[in-house]
Amino acid sequence: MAQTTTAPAAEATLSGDRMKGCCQPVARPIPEPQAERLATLHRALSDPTRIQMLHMLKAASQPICVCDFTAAFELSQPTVSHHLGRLREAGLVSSFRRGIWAFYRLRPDLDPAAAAALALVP
Amino acid sequence: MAQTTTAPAAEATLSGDRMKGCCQPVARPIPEPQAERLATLHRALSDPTRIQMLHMLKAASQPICVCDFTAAFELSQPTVSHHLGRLREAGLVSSFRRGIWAFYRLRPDLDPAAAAALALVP
DNA sequence: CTGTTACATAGACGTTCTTCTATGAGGAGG
DNA sequence: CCTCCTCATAGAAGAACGTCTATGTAACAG
Repeated sequence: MAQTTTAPAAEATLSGDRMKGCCQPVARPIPEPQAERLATLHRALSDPTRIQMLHMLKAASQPICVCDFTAAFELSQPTVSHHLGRLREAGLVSSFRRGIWAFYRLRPDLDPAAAAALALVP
Repeated sequence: MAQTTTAPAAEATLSGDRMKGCCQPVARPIPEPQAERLATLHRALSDPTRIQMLHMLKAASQPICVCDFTAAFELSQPTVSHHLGRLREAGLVSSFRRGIWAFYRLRPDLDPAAAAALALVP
């Protein structure tokens, strides 16, 4: 609904053979939830800081303390917390607390799409 | 600059052994231009419409006319044009005109990062 | 209990994004 | 020349995002 110039659908309002050379059949779309999931995943990776965070997590053999993240970036502590929260919302990392500290690590049970996206981070 | 609670740097203002169990060494950061490039690439894939567009392009054996995109999505023609423009800015697609029509296709000379990102689209 | 340290949350502010309507540019047909 | 069609650009409105300061919460130390 609500197109301005709906491309000639089945009606073929177009008179001549103006359509020649255009309008090939296209692939069936990806199921919407899957497309949405992919978009969400990529949005989580659409910030340089979060890319660096994932890089750190991939290189680390142990969970990383938030204090290490705040030390690594010239950003305020709430901003760092915000980015880590986004990575968690996207299902890429998980966190736990030990004493005063909070640690983050890559989720061990990544779904295939998330794992593939993570593979793009150096 | 401008941190509220700068994590204990070299100064070690911290008195006791409160730091025990925290603060492990972290990986060297990704070069900033590379992190930026990755973020830009992922931002291009951070919208369901653009995911679908790339899916169509991957499935197609020929360049796809803009009219096919406008027919495939329930969006206004300028919005479709906008999304295609974003894919082009990200270096993922190229376009050319033939007669009245504009055609888009996946760039044949994708850089490795872009190719890897595209591989995530079904 | 009081103070300190680590982290998260809330709210504000400016920027970017997605979408729309309206208009412009350029080719095709009569 | 004039009209129609296709696509791109311009501008505006509303949502989302990244960043900050200020504040709240939980755990440890004395």
